[in-house]
Amino acid sequence: MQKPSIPKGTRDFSPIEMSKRNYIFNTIREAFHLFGFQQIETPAMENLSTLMGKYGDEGDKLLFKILNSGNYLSGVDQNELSEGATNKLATKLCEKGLRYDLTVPFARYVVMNRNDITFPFRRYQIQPVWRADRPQRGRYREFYQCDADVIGSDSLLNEVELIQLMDDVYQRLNIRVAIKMNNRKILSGIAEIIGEPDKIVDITVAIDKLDKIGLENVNIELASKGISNEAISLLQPIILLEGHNFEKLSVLKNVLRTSEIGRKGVEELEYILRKIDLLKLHCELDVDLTLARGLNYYTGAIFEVKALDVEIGSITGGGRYDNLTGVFGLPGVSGVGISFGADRIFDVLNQLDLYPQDSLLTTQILFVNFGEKEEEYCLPIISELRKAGIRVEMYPEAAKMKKQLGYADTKKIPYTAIVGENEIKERKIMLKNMQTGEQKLMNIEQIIVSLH
RNA sequence: GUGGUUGUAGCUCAGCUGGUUAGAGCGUCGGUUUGUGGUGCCGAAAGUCGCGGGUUCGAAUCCCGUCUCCCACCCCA
Repeated sequence: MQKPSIPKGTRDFSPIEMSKRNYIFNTIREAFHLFGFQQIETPAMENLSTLMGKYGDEGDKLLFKILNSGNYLSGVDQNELSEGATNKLATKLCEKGLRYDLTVPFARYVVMNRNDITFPFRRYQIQPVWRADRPQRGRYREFYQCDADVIGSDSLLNEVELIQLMDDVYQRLNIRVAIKMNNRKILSGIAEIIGEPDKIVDITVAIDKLDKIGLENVNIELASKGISNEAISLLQPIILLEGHNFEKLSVLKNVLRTSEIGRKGVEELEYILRKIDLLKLHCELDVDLTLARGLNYYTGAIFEVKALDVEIGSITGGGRYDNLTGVFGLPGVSGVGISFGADRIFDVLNQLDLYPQDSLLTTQILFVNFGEKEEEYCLPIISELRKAGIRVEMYPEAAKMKKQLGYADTKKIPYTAIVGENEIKERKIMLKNMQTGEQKLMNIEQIIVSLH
């Protein structure tokens, strides 16, 4: 028999891992609720036409496509097969694909349900997504995203709220992070003033290397990308941008004064920073011009969250998109959203071992099984304890005590209840603290009180 | 998609330039006066040496292919 395996880039989760993951999901969900977001779900698979073309050429390659059922070769002639035009063929063989993110299916949902939605719509969604990427550390082919978006409102207050939401979640999870913020309009403005509108990506990639390779090499790289000397000298203040957010802002204001879109971007950034300044954030918020993520559909603010204590890609990302539903026939609906990467957060939390003690929902009391008579005495007690919200299990057979206590030990069950003839006679329960070894004869009420 | 790397017991690994029945630690299971776990002691089970082919009298070891793992690029959560 062949050894069983799972597809690459996917993982199984054990009971302990699941309780850790649920701690993350619950924490995020709780924060979402506090900020007034409401949950929806969408199917794992979408029509391929919904997904294709929304993530750029790269994204299209990373889509998992689902082979049609039945005779999927009907309607395909031999010539097409031998030509090997895989992309074209794929659209004939596959009508469905696994979702690549939660934002595009959400846009589709909004368009389909526009008559029932009251705008502005604050929705959240916690579901897995799939990407046919090459797996690496912190990169999986199946992973969960936790998205919160506000759609149908241009107000920058939404951006301010989402920043608070990110701050809140990471404070609850006790992960030290930095929120990076940029604005797509500022990047457009920069491209405009140096007259190189197609080179934004090259510019941000080069600027990002400043710490590693130094100013001189950054300029060399820019030149090698075909950017003129004049443009490079205009870029200098931006490459060397330093200091507090408001200091950066004033440099940008000056550099971008002749670009209308650039000024708009700076204005937006300033508004957000001023409002955030009124609040007390726990984490740092940095203006970072090298942040160019999601260039394909973001149009305003761009966010990214980096963990400070673990080397891993960004653990949350998001931004403002002005016209996402336009491609589905509903123009003019603006949205802004963020996406928490639950699997990376899981990796961070594991590495730092930041799970609170009570987040692991293991059994609290194991009843040791002595035999049938004792079982009959214990069962009503157990059900009483469960009614009081205490997690209880009984060892299912009258095995040796050593074995039963060993079971409690490996499962890290904090208490065992030892009920034999003596306890039955006294109508009590011997509760043993597995950590200290201490044990006390108690009745049900005492146990309920002491475990709460 | 491009380049590099890894693969031996459930886990972490050893196995020298090819040579008999492939080893260790941890873990698992059992025993260690049947109402007390974590430590100790004794014992046991467990491996198509990733898979397929080749070279050879003989391959875990050499060669080719393939898959997988991890890493860099790309992209991203």
